[in-house]
Amino acid sequence: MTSMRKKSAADLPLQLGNQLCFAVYSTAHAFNRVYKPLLDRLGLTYPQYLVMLVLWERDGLSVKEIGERLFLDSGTLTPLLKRMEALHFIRRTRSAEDERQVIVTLTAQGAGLRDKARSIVPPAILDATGCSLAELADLHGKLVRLREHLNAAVEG
Amino acid sequence: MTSMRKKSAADLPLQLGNQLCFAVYSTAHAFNRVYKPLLDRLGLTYPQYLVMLVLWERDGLSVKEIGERLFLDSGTLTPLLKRMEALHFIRRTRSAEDERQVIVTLTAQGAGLRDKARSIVPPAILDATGCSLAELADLHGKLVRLREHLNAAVEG
DNA sequence: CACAATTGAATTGTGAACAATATAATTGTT
DNA sequence: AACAATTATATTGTTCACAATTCAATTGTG
Repeated sequence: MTSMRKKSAADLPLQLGNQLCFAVYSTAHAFNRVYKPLLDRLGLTYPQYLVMLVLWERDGLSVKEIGERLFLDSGTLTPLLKRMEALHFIRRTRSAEDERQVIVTLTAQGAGLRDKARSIVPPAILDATGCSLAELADLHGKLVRLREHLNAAVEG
Repeated sequence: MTSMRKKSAADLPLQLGNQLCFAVYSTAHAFNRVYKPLLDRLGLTYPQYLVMLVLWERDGLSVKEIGERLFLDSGTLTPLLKRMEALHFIRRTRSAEDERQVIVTLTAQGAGLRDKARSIVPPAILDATGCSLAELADLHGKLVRLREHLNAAVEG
């Protein structure tokens, strides 16, 4: 009967990790579904929007630097950036100092999208969360700490 | 100069929604990277592992019922379940009472994987989070509430 | 200077995720 | 019973996400 285990009280804490991961996973999808109709009005997907947020903050970053900020690698970013270039939101140019690097810069259209994005997205998101600012800040801080623990665990 | 806005203090609360969403999104990826080497030893991907968790809890569910528990639709689940069937973890059979439904049942191999999964996954996850049980429970509860708000916002 | 090691992007292949559409079975209505 | 609406699954096409590999440019070392 050794393999005929029933639910035991000792399993409950162990299941918490699984449950938390699923909560994160499914909340990410829920967020995506909220963002989608908003970002459709800008012609962006959510990962593309993240790239725009990064570039609006600091233009002219390399693919590597964008990847560091978003925790994404070139296998994800290269095709994504090519699509954004085809949509005329950004330009990709080889760096003159270091020919290995590709520098990503906003086009006028991409830079101009910022104000429209700012007026559409954040208010709707804030509303959809149904959270107070204090709750949002609390959750944000705890998730960042958790993410750092997880990333550290993968390294070590 | 109307479009030459600078960072204003009023933007900070508005950016919290964006920041929270990115924290959720990037934490989901971080979790995935922690799970991957563990699930590789079981021959499962994370979404496949979620299906197994659901079936270990209650075998013989329809595709629809699995989708309700995981917030996924048939466009995602059908190919995923076909891959799991090809790996002999599950079987897919049309229901006799309602020929529209496909009932998913564990194979002996799939059912047998449970104990191995239980010994490998939860302890490693718990460790990687670096959180106390109280912190995990707190975060889990808050994320579930947030997810429900977001899902409600998409419906209405 | 030569050349091995490293770095930054790109490429290839697999597996999600989801919108939109299609198809077949079931249910509801008259 | 006929047939319109609904339901459950499957299919198609697009976009991530990432491991593994490739390739060219740069850096480090003798």
